Amino acid sequence: MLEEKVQKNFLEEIIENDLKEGKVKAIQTRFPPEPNGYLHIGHAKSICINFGLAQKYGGKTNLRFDDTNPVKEDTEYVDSIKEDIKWLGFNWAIERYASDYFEQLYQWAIELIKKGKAYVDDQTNEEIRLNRGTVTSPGKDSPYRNRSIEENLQLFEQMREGKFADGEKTLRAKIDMAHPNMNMRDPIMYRIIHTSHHRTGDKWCIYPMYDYAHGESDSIENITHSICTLEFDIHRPLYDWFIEQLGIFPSHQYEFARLNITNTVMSKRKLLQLVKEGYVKGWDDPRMPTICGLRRRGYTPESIRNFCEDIGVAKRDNLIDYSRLEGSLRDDLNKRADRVMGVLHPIKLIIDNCPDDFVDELEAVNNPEDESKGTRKITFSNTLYIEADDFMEDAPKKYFRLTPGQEVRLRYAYIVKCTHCDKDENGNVIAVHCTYDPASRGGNATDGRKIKGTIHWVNAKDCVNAEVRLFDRLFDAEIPDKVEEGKTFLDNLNPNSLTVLKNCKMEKAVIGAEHLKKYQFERLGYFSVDYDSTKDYLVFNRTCTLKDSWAKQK
RNA sequence: UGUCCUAUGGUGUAAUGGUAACACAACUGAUUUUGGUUCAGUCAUUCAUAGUUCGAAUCUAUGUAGGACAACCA
Repeated sequence: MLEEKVQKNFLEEIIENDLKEGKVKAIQTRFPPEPNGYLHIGHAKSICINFGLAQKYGGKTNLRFDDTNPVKEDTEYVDSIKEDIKWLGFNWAIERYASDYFEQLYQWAIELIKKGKAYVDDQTNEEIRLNRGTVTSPGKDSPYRNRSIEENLQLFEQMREGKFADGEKTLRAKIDMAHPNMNMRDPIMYRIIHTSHHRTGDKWCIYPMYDYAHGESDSIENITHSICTLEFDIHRPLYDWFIEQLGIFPSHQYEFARLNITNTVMSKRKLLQLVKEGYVKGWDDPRMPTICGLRRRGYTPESIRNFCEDIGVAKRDNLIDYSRLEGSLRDDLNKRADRVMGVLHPIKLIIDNCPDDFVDELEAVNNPEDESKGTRKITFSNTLYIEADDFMEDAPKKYFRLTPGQEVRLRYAYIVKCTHCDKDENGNVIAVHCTYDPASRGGNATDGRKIKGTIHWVNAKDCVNAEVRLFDRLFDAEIPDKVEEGKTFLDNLNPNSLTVLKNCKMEKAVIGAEHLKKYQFERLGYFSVDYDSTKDYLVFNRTCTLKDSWAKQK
C-alpha cells in the first residue's frame, strides 16, 4: 500500500507524454460542477482524478461552476459543493464561474458571426428539432441559415437587449446539417431565457449552451487537460471546432468512464427526486450516495479517496460492488476508530455467584491497532447487558457463545459459564443466568483452559441509553435503473433500508462524543455520532458492520 | 439502421509485439481476549473467427456483445 504505484492509467500516460514532449509546461485541470444538485460519490471520482492528477504532476486545479442555465441553478448548491470538495481534502487554485465569462463569450460569438460561422435562427424549438434529422438521416438547413452577417449581428444584439421572448430566436453555429455526429448539426450556441441568474441577476437574457461555454471557459483558464466522463466523447469534435475557429488557447478534452455502484443510483435528477418526494430525509440522508450523505453516515475523506484510487480510471463501463466502498471504509477505520462496547439488542445477563454490591473496574484497550490510543476503565457488576443473539438455548456445535453449560469470556472481564435462562409467558428469553470465575479477572483462565468465544457487554448499573440507526441498501436491485416496462427505479427501493433502535446500551466512554466522532462497537461494526445527537440523547449511525464470517457459516 | 467509444479471472485495473500481473471478493488453513485484524495458500487457454509475425491481450479484417448520441440540459 505504501509502495509507489507502478501501474499508470491512460490519463497519466497522456500527461507524462505531453510533459515529456513539451506540449505543455505544466498541467492545469479543472473541476466543473453545475450548481444544480449536491455532489455524489461519482463526482468524488472526478474530483480525485482532476485534483489528484494536478497534484501528482505539480499542476493546479480550478473550481469552475458551470452556471449557464439560470432556471436550474442556485447558490445553495454552490455552497454545498465547495464544502464537500474541501471536506474531501482538496484545495482549488482559483474559483470561477462560467458566468464570469459571459461578456467574453458574447464577444467571441460576434467574432464567429463576422466569420460567417454563426447565425441567428428564427425557427421554433419544434422546427429545429424536426430539421435536425435523426441519427440515421441527415438534417435540413434552416431557412435562416444564410442571413447576411450584418443582419445576424443586428439580430444577435437585439437578442441580448431583450427584444425577443424566450424561444423566439437562437444563435447557432454554422457547421453541417448532414454531419453524422448530431452535435455538429448547427448546434445552438445561445438561447433566450428571461430568468434571473444566481450571480449575474438580470444582466443577461441570453445564455450560452454547454458546448459553447465549456471549452471556451477551459481555454480562458488555460486548462491543458479537460477531463470529463464518456458521454461527452461525442462532443469533442465540437469542443475542438469552437477553439479552432476562435484560434484561442487549445485546451483538450479527455474522457473516462463514470463510476457506477451496485444498488445505488447516481443521477442528480433521481437523487433530487428521492429528496423531493420524501423517499429519504434529505440530501445528507445517510443512505444517499451523496458526499454529505456518506459523511453523515460516517465515511471518512480518506476512505473515499482510497476507494477512488482503488477502482482506477479507464474507458470501459464498470459496475463497482458497494462492498468495495465498505472495504475502503473498514480499512481506514480499523486503524483509527476507538473501540467501545455497546449492545444493540440488550438482554440481561445475571451472574448468580456474584454479590449484588460487587463492583469492579477493568482496563480495556482503546485501539489494538494503535497502542498510542491507550486504555480506559470499564465497570463491572453482577448485572450486565449482552447482545440477544449471543445467547442460544439450543445451539449448534460451532456456536462459541452463551448456551447452557458453555463458557465464554466477557471481553476484558471474566470468564462466565452459562447456566439457564428466564422466559416470559410467551417463551421469549428475558434474562440469561451464569456463574463467573473470580480467578479469571481480565479474561484469562488460571488453569490455561481455552475459551473459544469472547462477547461484548455493558454494565447494566451504569450504562447509558442510545438510539442507533441501522442502514441497508437503498435499493434492492443491483442495478436500480434496470426495470421492466412500466416500472421505475422507485419500484426497486428497499422498504427496509432504515431501522431505528431506541433501546441500545452503551458504556459511558461515549458520553459527550461530538458529531461525526467514529467508534468501533466491538464485534458489531463502525458507528458515527449523528447530527441529531445531544448531550442527553445519544444518536449513532451504523456506518457499516464488521466482516462476519459467522453469519456466512450459518 | 448511421456515427463514435469499449471488450483481460467473480469485480476492478495492468501488461505500450516477447513468460498474462496487481488489488478486492471468494474459498482453504494458521494466529487471535473482536467469528474483527493479521499471515499463508488456492482461483484466467485475454469476446469470436480469420490474418500479419519467429512470436499477438496488444497490429489488421470481419463478426458478436455492451455503452453513448436525435434537450433552446450539463
